[in-house]
Amino acid sequence: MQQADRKQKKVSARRGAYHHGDLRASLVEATRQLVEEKGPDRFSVSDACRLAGVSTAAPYRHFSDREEMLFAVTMDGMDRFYEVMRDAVEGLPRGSAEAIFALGRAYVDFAAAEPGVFRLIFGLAQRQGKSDDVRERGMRVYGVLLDQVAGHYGYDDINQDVQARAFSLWTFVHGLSFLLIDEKTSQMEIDVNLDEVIGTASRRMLA
Amino acid sequence: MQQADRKQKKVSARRGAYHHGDLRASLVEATRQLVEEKGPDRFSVSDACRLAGVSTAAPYRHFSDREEMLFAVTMDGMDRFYEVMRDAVEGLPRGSAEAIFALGRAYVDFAAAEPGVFRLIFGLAQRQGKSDDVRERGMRVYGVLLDQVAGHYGYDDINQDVQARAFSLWTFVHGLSFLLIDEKTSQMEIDVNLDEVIGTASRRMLA
DNA sequence: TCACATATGTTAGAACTTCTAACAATGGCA
DNA sequence: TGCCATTGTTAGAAGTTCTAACATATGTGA
Repeated sequence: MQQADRKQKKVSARRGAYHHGDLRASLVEATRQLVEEKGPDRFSVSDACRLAGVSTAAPYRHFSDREEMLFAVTMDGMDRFYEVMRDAVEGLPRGSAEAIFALGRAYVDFAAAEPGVFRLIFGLAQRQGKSDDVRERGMRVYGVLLDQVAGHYGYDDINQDVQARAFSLWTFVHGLSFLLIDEKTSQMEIDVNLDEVIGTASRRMLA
Repeated sequence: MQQADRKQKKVSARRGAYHHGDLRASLVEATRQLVEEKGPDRFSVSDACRLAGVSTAAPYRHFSDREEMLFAVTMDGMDRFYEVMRDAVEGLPRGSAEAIFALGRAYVDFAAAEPGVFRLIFGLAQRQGKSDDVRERGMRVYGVLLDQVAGHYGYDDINQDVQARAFSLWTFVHGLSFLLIDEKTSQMEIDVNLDEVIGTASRRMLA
């Protein structure tokens, strides 16, 4: 757990202290909270300052600009995203249909649980996308899927076929995630049974 | 074609005239242009005004706020999106694998050609998503797919199975579109042959 | 232990936003 | 022709990001 005190409303601040304790962490957490509340584009530095209880100039001791605050939340989000994916397959036989289904389900669940961060990971990274931090973390997450798909066919390496099938699976759960969090499904009055949709799709992709 | 003069740089303005001609249309076009250039979140009313050559207060005679300007672009975009989808299957046998492939390809192509508008359609609509304008247009686009999938199995109505398969196809091309425009594919060094990816997936979904 | 350099807060303010109010020009219609 | 609704303008309020100049803790070496 990297975010030990996720639940706290007011972020730790030794009351009355001129210096804050760990303002950087507090601001990251405030930013994350606001990104979920209002969406990544509606997030404002001032709001984060109000939440953390500091002046609007304070963040600039820790971040070069607004973008970098969002970036910090994105990196933290990608780390947690990885943990979620890794945990999803833990204990399941490598390459089993079960494991691959669990990955898909975990992907969509993460998006649904943290749509703001999810959007940040896939949208904002556009901005900072060339950074190695992003690429590395992305690879780490995708690696979990690649490994499972390879395992499914009894391969130990990532060959052409594995890549194609893994990418198809990714594409599918990615689209599903966005349609859900953008509320297109409810808008179009499509009722989605996640287990069924993901199960069917992954079976077909792997066949 | 609803956007007759897409290519013009400076939007029509009878030079020297106090009144502008059709400022509303000019602003919509300026907004669309800027949304593509900078992304929907970075778009600013002031920029649009500069582009259209009017004062920053002028838009408020035609739109209630910034959001409504983006909304206008979104609605126009959805109309064009529909036309693109409709045109994609024109001349192809209803329900043929060819037609369904063409739909998928047109979907992704639209996203790639107008990522800003595409994002607007699926992201912003969040904000104005409950509006009937959005829902109607959405249904109209989705209807094209539903009809083709129904045709594929020789149905005339949209039954459970058709819905499930159509939704799977949608999900897939939707995810593919976002991964492409968010540059995740290049970032992860995945090279994508669109025809192959879409072809394989749609074959599997329909099987 | 003190003294001061560095880290990390603050306030003030510049430059930019969105949006409103009050004013002005235009053009269509009675 | 003259009036007035429409659609522009300028001025400015309130809020934004970010910088500069100032202030206060903190911790390290003398």
